[in-house]
Amino acid sequence: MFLEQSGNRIGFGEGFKSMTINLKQLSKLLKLSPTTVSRALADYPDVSAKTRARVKQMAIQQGYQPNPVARRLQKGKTETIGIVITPEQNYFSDTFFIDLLSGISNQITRAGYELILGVASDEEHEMQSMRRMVEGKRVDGMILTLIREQDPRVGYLLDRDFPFVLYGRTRETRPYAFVDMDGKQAFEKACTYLAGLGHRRIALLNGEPGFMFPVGCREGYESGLFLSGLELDPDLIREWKHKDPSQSSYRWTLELFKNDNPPTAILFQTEAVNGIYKGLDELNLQPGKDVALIGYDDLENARIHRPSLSVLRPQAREAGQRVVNILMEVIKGEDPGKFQEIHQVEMVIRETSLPPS
Amino acid sequence: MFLEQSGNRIGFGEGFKSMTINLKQLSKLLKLSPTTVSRALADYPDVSAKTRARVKQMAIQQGYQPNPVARRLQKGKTETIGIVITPEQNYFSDTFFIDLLSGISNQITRAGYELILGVASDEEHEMQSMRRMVEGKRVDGMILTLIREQDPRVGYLLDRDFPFVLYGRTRETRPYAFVDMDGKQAFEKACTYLAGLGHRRIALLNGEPGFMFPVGCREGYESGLFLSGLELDPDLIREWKHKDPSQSSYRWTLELFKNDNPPTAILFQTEAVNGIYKGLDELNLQPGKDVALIGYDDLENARIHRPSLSVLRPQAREAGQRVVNILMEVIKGEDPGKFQEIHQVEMVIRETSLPPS
DNA sequence: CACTTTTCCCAAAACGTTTTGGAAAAAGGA
DNA sequence: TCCTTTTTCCAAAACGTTTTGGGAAAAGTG
Repeated sequence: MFLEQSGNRIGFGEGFKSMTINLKQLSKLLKLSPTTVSRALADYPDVSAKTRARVKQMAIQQGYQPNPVARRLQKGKTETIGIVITPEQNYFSDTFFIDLLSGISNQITRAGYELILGVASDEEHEMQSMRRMVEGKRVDGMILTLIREQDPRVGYLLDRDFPFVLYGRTRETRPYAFVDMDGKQAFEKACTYLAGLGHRRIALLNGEPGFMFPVGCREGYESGLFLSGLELDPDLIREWKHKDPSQSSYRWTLELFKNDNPPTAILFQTEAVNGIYKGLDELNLQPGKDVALIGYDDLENARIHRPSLSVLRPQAREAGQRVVNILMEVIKGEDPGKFQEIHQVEMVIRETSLPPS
Repeated sequence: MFLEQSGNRIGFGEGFKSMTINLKQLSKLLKLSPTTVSRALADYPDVSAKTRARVKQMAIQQGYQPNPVARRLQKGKTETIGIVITPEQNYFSDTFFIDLLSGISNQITRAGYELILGVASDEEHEMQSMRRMVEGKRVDGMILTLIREQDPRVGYLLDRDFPFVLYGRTRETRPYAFVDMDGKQAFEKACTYLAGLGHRRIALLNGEPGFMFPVGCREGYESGLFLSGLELDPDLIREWKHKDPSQSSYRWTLELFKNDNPPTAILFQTEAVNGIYKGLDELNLQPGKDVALIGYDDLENARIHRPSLSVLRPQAREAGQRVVNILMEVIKGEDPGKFQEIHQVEMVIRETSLPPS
């Protein structure tokens, strides 16, 4: 008995390599049962303060950490959250998504959970990767981003009552949890701001159709025009593609100014900024001076370009944290319909939002 | 007995919600022992072809998937690989890292493993996140990127004999596994190419000191100069910061041309392209025409800028796959020293690599 | 003092697999 | 036919936790 104990402490010449102590060994060291040790560490009230302290101290001294795999089996939870990203859609373009992911990751770690990542090349693999996580019992909940108007993932998860939270929204009548940015309010604000400066011809270079976010942007744009007493001109609306935001927005910019009565301002998602600046440059138009610009998302490109871009800035990190907190509630069994958050977006005025010349 | 079986099939009014069958239930359905079913599915030779077929068919029909948590506990492996990213260092700037991650993720999935992601804000949290994975027994192996010349992570992992593979290299005498891009060869090739075009003043706008990759870039640059019979001029070498590649490279570009004898060509990492173009623009210098440019990494910015940037293009996806394959071998117990790969980098000539005017 | 309640601890079961170490049945060899 | 070998299956143990359901000792109560 004494021998067995010291065996654990001293090891076998191999050094401290895998100095990983488990519950049974720890309890033997303490001359307690594994039950008591486990309960002491979990702060159960039915273990005396004295032994609890003794147990905790020994646990720290021995560097004991419960084996997460064993705990998960017993608890019947994976303590894991899944997310699938689709780089082809230029999702990682810049700081926005990383901020979101950063908020998500930190909050997940704080909860003692793990974040597992799938990388999918397209919509089909996206679904496949998610199914592997869900049906393979690899996660307790899913986080979805880059939501489409009709998103099969949402139906899939609702059908099997699997916990999830959307960053964004979709067209779905059944209740589900989401955190979304108020794109409508943001574009409305930007639009009325520009109109207030005197702009009468304001264009919208919107995101790819089929996705949900551009829908809100357009609503806000139209509402902003209306509130400012401006006409909606369909010729001033264009859409770019996720696959190649720069190229397609470059083309649309050129096209926009073929108009007899071209715009004096453009609203757009900042992913498209390179294409727009390139297009304007080619047309010998100065951003800010000849054409006012406001982008959605404060990407690095917004700050580096000259003149620097005025932007609508969503708080992605905070949103990511909320997504995780909500998901934890949903996993606990709370009604997802209770968690539907729409976050306000602030406007950062830089150099590209001047009155018309 | 019959009741118990049908109970599994039909469920309890709740619908098919969590129609997750486990090994015991499956074996009952087949009137076989769990042992045999498990072994049949794992293609052990001691189960007859006939029953194996029967088992497999039933498993598919019932949608059986072994519970990964239980399997991990029994196997003593987490079937999980860890990676920590540090967005502050502008790592996600563009396609490069995503390609790498994509290759890693796909290969990990293929092996039936999971990829868990940590997001750290700085060096300290990076280490902390890794320790949580390693000491918390949450992963079987680690993948390290963005390697420093003196990288404490490598020493840490070597000390405890924990499996890992670097994407990159570090200064460490003990053998370890890595996959690295041949930055030296790449910059040497680019440098001799420019010299071959007639450029005599070639500048290097290098990555942040302290990291390993710029070391190879500089070696290749110096070697390229030497091979072309050119002098090394320390005034033509600058370094930008990860935190803000555009801003710092913008400043360095301006400074570079204050030189009495300014460069006619610049070699750099493509992260810095925005700053360089902005600087050149301010100096009224045309990229490609007045100054030849070659960047390392084929980011989106390289293609969208006008004129389009000639680049050195590493095959990040392939590298990611190799990293995973190697890590699997190391986890199996193979000697890490056997796996040290240096991948060649191709050069893509676009519009910015013309002879001096 | 006898009885009840509270405090503190623990043995055994459970989570869902895979592996170990046979054992029964079938096939082959003389 | 009898013995040996091969084929095919399975009961039990193990992985490292947490939870269940007490039980003994200590403390309170009359």
